Amino acid sequence: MKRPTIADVARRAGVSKGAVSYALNGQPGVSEATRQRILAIAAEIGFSPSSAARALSGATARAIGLILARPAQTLGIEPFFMELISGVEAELSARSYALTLQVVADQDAEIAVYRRWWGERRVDGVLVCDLRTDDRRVPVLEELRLPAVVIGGPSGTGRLTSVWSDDAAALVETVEYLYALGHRRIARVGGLPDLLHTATRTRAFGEVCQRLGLAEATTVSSDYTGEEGARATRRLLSSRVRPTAVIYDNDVMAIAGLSVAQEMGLAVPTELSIVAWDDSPLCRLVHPPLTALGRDIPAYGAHAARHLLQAIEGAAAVVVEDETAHLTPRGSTGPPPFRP
Amino acid sequence: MKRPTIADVARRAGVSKGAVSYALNGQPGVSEATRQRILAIAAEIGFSPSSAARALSGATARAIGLILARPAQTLGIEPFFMELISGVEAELSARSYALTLQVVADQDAEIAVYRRWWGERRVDGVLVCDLRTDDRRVPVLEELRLPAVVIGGPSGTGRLTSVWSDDAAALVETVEYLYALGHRRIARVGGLPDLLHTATRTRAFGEVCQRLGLAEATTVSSDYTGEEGARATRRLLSSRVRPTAVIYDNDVMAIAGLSVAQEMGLAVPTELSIVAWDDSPLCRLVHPPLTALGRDIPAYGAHAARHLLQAIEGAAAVVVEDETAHLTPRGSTGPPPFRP
DNA sequence: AACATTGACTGAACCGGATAAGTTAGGACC
DNA sequence: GGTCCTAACTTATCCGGTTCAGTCAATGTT
Repeated sequence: MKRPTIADVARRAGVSKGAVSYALNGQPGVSEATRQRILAIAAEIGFSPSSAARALSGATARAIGLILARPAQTLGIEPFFMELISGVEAELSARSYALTLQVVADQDAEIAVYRRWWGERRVDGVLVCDLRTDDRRVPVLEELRLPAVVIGGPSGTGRLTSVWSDDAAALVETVEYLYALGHRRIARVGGLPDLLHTATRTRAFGEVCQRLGLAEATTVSSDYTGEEGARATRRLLSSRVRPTAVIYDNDVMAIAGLSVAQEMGLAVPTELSIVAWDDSPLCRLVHPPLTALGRDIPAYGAHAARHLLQAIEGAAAVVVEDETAHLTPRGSTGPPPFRP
Repeated sequence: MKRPTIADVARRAGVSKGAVSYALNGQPGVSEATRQRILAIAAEIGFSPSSAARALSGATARAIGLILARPAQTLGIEPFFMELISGVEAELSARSYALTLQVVADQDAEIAVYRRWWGERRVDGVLVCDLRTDDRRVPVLEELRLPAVVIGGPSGTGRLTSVWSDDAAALVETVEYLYALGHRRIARVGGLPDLLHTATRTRAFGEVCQRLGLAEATTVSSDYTGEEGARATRRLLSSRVRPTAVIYDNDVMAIAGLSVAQEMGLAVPTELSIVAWDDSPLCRLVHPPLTALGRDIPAYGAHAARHLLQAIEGAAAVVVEDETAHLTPRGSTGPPPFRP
């Protein structure tokens, strides 16, 4: 089966290629009657303009890029990225933009792919995930002048557009909630330490604990995997004065932590309260269901995609604050034991 | 910053565009000395050939497509797709192929996207997931002559290449394992009924149960979500003669089922055994850890991608059998109670 | 020494769109 | 009735690669 080209449409309509191009792109230069005739013929023979030809003659590639630099293991189990992607897709497919996805090993590989994509003109812009403290990708994207939206921030995003969520506020809300329940020894199992939002949460945790006069704000770093979450939990619960509540930086680690607590004979929530960050359906599947900090991740992705499309169309860089995660109390939190 | 083109390389090397093209693509027509000089210059100025220009002049787009037609909800929580994608990526990025991803609502939308991609020459081939009984996508892809690899089968894949795994054998192994433990009333919570592999498993389940002389092989259909898994489990466990073992078609439903059993006061595995299909890290996170049917999903994706690249290069269609899922017994299975 | 062959390249056509520049017909205007 | 203008096109060029058909010098062949 031969793919129809603009010349096929032109021939059947008895006009030139140029006229067809004007008609299909809503440009002036053809009468309304001719435009309708051309559109009808194009639809009839199932014509879609070659993205390559289009991209080559100066128009956009109608594609955006997204690179994930995480090991396959954590990618699979964390619902975050898939939810983000479905939100991004919702925005893109409405405008028939394509999403080009790549999974790489590290930041250097990611930067190399950005450079290659730029040279290949493969994408019109990119979404940047997992913003790091002192992120080396930002200056590269600025130098290439590749339209980009950083998912995260609000600091460290240079002159790029960013969409961020106030993690510090969400963390403060959580600690205050646990404080109100009576908890005085609260610990935290954090995510990868060089991610900016981890640093933000760690700082906020330290500050709010100090403000409330709580014991030292222990944060154990980890890598978001269940294994690390379990290990961190074991360490915390084995210490001489163990915490009465633990806040986890994702739901996978929280579930692992719950499992460890049960294994060690600690009842949840009567002897230990657990809060998960990222409220995926997983939190409702376990027993007791987990109190979690959640927000609409697909919407987050959709907003980021929308701003990227605007940046591609030439909009100036903006810093957009998205919804703050809110706490949904469930069965994993309660008052601490009187004298633990 | 201006993107370097082949003309820039040619000028600096003092040769024609054609010579540069031959040199970069490993074609004969330039001396080894000149080839090295050209390669050095291309690397120095960071030249990547425009994918659009390349695709336009007859070569491939160096991109493959993958469409997911599942609601955002199940996409996020099921590790399967993300693991598959990382495997696909591993194969693609080694050859610097791009992956174009799209999430759509249903099969019709998926077919429309295939037609559009084909017309746009946006992808050189596609990976087809979630093969259905009587799948309408297969004839369309055959008609378009768009290289494709079906992930699933082995039947119903027409003249397309397919990579499949023997689900029937895995299911039989599982039932025989439970039978050996002493179980005589085994039920199953199946996935979406119109997916081919669900039908395959259901048929195999019926056959093996009949062969072993077990009670009626009850399969409750569901949609892979935790909610449905919980509902199906409640129904099964509330029946007058309840099963002593349940096989779930994915791990998310198995975890939900475990939760329901615990909620109903049934001890796992002493009163109820649970087996999950898809052995993601989730299975090890819950308590007790789940006995699960697992296989290497990234490798599955990598194999599919490799065969797609071969199909793009003109290889004839083949039917490839991948590894069969194997059972990893953990804490969720054991002998049934004597007289339940 | 005349001629064929080969290697190393150049020049130009081509892919399929977008778009600037040119062409023509028809109507408005004085 | 000539001029000007505009709508509705057509023509030609360009984007940046690939590739085929030449060109030309060096080498081999008898």
